[in-house]
Amino acid sequence: MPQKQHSTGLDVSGPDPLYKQVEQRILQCLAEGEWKPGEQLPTENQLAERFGVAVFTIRAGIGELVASNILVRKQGKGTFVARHSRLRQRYQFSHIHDKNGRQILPGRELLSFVKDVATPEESARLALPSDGKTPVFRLSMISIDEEKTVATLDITLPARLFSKLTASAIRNAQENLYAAYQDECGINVIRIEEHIHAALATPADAKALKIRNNSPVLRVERTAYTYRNAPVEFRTRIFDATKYHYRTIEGSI
Amino acid sequence: MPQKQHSTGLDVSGPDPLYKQVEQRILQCLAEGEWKPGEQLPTENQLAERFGVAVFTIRAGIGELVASNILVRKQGKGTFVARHSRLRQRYQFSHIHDKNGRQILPGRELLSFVKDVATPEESARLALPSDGKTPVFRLSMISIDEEKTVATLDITLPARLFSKLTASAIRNAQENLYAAYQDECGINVIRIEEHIHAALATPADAKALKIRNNSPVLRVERTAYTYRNAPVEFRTRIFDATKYHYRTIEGSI
DNA sequence: CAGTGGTCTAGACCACCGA
DNA sequence: CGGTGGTCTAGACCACTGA
Repeated sequence: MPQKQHSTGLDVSGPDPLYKQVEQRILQCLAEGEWKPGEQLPTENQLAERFGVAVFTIRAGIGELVASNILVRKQGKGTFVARHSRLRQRYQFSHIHDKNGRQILPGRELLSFVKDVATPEESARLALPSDGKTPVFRLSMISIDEEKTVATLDITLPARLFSKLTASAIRNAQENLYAAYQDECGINVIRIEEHIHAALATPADAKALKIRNNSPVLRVERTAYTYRNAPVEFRTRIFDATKYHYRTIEGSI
Repeated sequence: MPQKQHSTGLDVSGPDPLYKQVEQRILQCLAEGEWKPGEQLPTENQLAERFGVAVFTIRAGIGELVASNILVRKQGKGTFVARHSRLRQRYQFSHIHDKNGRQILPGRELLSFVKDVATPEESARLALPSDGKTPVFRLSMISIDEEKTVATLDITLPARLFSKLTASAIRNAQENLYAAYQDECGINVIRIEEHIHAALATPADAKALKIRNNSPVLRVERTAYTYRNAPVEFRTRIFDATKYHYRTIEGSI
């Protein structure tokens, strides 16, 4: 029966099925900060009442977001906004392995943290105005594993979004940097795109990685996105290709 | 109510939920060849009756397999075993892009097709006995895009699984090679793992790719798997790293 | 038109969690 | 113990397909 929508914005006769609309509405609430990383969402029954649909429909919508690693369900407890610092997800995005196939989960050392203006390339990558005066933070770091330098790591962040980020917060971040982004700035990285290049070590690379000039290196450029496909971070890592390689899996099961 | 299982192998009180058991049983039927690539499965109602569960449970099980790209649902038609040759999936596994960000979907030229015995490394990668006398096929090819050589491509296949594969079948394969594996040998690749290395061009690489010795190359090593995690193909591709790079996306939405 | 999968409901029982 | 999500049922109506 009509089931009168309580002006929740959901439309039974709309182009999208109800559960897709539920998904979008939840995503909207997340983007607006109604539920922050780590927080518990209302129960499925409450959401069902709020949106004027059956529990099944809520479950279908939430199910999509769980599959995307945006929400986490815990039986007997509730549904929560996913966090990067949770161990299971800590190195969700790490793909670097050594010659023995061991995954590298490096620590970090912050070398510099400065404010600057975005270059044209950075403006393009981060969807910022390319007026030559958009402020960005520039972080220069090295990745360390077993006391050895594994990679150089250079990060560019839009200063507007990360105004609360401090050097000490980064130095104190024990886990994934993305957990610090969540805790300090409320920014939730949910998707990354990586471009992997092979190149020859520049003199700067060679010095930082303690390798010879023109030896092969892997250059991994990453753009990280939050809700609604908004880019929030651009980083470049450079590895000694004689020691490390990049590994991906596709297709599941 | 008891709902008496018709000795279908499904167990309500088992450790796994029914829909997981449905998933495993369907996977088993696929591995045994009961339904071949491109074929239609029984309808959801028929499967529900066959397995003695509700349609919802069948849908949940099939849903998992659809999410894994192993089955395809077509509204109004039925559920089918996924095929690689379908355009949508044709380059499911291609990750190579040029400097302008354009995805490269190369053609192939077969240079040689010989029978040999597996090396120790190949035996390890393909889970073959390393007795030094396991027969394999070795395919040497080049990838071609717009009449230019994009990469060298060397493939090793267990001869036992691919006994029906012929050089002409490969030359005639217009689409993805994996479609030829399906059509000629009934082998369905559903997952791949890739290792991406940066290296310097060997003299052989340089000659094949028309680049200079010791210029940077990307070496992409892939192992392809079918149902039950069984490896069925090992391939190595080498690209000119000054023209091409590798691209991945992770995290969806 | 009949048959398929797609969506949705209402409700049941279970396993798990924490007080 | 009550509340949460996890599983499952029985059924309804819809959208799409192809004869």
